[in-house]
Amino acid sequence: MSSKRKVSNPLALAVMALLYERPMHPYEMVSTMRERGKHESVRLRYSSLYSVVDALQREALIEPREVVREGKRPERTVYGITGAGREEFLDWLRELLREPVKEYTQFAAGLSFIAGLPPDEAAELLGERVRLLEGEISEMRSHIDEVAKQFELPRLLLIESEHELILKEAELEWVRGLVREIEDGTLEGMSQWREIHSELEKARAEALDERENP
Amino acid sequence: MSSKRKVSNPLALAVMALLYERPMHPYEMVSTMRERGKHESVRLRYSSLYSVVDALQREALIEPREVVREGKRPERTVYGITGAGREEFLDWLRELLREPVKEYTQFAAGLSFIAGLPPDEAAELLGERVRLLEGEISEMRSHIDEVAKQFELPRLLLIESEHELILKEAELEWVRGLVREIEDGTLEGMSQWREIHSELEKARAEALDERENP
DNA sequence: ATAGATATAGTCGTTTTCGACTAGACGATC
DNA sequence: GATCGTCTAGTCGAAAACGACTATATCTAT
Repeated sequence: MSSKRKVSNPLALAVMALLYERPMHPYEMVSTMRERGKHESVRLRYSSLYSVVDALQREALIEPREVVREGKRPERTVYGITGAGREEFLDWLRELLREPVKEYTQFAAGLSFIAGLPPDEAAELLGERVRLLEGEISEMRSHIDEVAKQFELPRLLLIESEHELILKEAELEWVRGLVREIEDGTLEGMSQWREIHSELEKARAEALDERENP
Repeated sequence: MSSKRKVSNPLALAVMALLYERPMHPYEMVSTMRERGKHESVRLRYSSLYSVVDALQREALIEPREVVREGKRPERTVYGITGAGREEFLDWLRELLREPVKEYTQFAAGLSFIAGLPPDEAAELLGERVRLLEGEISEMRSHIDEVAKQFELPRLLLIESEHELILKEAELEWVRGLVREIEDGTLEGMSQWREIHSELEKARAEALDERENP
């Protein structure tokens, strides 16, 4: 069912989705995605787009329809989706909605080694994260409201932003709790954590002392 | 503050974290990460590890300490962290804990184009996702309990799994709600969504009809 | 005693991905 | 009419990441 995709960059899914509606040239794909806010959910870089388009064409999932030229602007190739492309798009979409995929986040990497910092500093940094997350969340909220009202987009077309929002909110709540537990010392493992770092500090102080009084 | 890292793969953070404790050779890094479950939060491939180690050495964040050989096994280079490496590790760690980073998930990409499937099918796929998520969550829970009891690891050292768990739970709750709203038709935009697909179906039926009765 | 499985310890070539750069068109502004 | 910034529309080379593959050692069950 979920055999390896020949073109696996999610941007390829977006390209096929757009061409499913109507033929376009690459630059138009970019502007359309931007208009609809899809660049918030699918990483979009020109350099990746052109190579993804090439790869899709190589696999015969899309095909060039015509080459147009306006004035002295560079030529633009208009692409359309093929039958195989439609199938691949739907199959991929089904897989993405159905099967959870393990993702590695930057924050999880940081959390994995949090014990490398002294607890007080960690709590402070996480406290700052709480503030930053609060800001991002309220910005996202007003952004969603704005877009929904201004362009009369139904919730359905902004569903991925809602998903992102609830994940951020869940993280916020969790980090708040974590900070509290570090601050009041109820997190399991706190004593060892403090000990390690106070010993490190003592060692540093002694080393400094020795250098000053040899 | 958050200037571009010379080596940006989170695996490099893990390598520095390990060498912060004591010198090791690459293969030992892998086994240590596996033992501690860090391969669940930091993507770990041999092929990436060796190039990350090379890059770290190039940047003088780590350095070879000795080359040992046991029997006929290939030589193993033992690396240690440098002063610059310690600094880079701490600075990076601080940044990761403090600053939320925008991440692009596969599921968000799928959600972005959910309207490409008919609502009934989408609801069914998401329902299946709910079941799969439930399974993953209960597995994670028992896995955390098991590891914590068997190795007496305090919660602090499993904190990144807890983070992953609460994110999965939040997604589960949200997807459950979404399925309900699609099924009972209360999701805003449902009528257009249904219309588009019933028209597509009609068109398909007509095309088929014409081919059969030319 | 030995076949087969698992653990150890990587290498290699290809494909992806990205960041930096280019370059004309067009409108506004001084 | 020179210049400044922004929009349109990409190209290019380097770096990163991955999957597939290799090869020996050691354990284990028959």
